[in-house]
Amino acid sequence: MREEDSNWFARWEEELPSPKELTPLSQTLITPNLAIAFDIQNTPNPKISPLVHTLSSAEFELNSAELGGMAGSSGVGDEPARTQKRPRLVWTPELHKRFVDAVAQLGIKNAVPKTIMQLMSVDGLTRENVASHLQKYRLYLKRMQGFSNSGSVSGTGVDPATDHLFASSPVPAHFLYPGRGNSDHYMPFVPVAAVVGHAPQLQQQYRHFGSPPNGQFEVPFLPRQSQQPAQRMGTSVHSSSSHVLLSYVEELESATAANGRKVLTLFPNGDD
DNA sequence: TCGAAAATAT
DNA sequence: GATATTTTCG
Repeated sequence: MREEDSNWFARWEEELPSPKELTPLSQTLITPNLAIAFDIQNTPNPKISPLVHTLSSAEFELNSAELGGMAGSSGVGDEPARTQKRPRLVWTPELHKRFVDAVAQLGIKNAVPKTIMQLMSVDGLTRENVASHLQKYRLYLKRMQGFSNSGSVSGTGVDPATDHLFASSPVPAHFLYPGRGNSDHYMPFVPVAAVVGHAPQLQQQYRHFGSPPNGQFEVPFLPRQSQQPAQRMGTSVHSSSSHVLLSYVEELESATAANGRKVLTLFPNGDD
């Protein structure tokens, strides 16, 4: 709890409940290296400014160094950057939203780490990351169920300060009540099956971007070779509006940096 | 692979 | 000290 938190609290609420609602789409986490490579390290975009500020109120600097590991460039077929110490993943409201979105589409039943992860299509996200988050999210949901309430803002003490993040994203109704009959999900569209029922091994979808910094890269680094990105059928769900960058942020705060502490921070890039 | 608990880190 | 995220274990 430092100054950073203070800022967070001060603003997180402002940008949380996005009127955009849940939009199933894919985001991309770009490492600083990539960002730099693409010349998009610092998006002067006013829109994202707030968030960026929030996240790195203290100070965030793109650490291009260190990236050597993953920025191997060798690209295809390499799976080294694995045992490496991954920086702690910071679940931003945006990221969490992706998560909730995925879970919603999959339905609580099929919402397992692996599937969720795949659906999210967030480069750099690991199954464990999701699993961990899911675990916590479930607990959150249980709590919510505890006091059957509107679940919305107007609730009477429905937003424990302990669930800032989770509160940032609206919880699909079906998530809350165990009410059976329809424990599944019902969406107007989006045949998730297609997306989920493929590519058994989506392992590391790391670094290396085969596409030049030219133009735009909606879903640049995704599945490994052979796996074509989009396989949605019928109505596509791509809204292609919110890009996300994942960068390594160095903690300047702790002076006792015995080990370079890096934190993965996700911040939206582009417009939405 | 999933999920819960224990361990760490911040 | 509490919380967030990771790691370990069944």
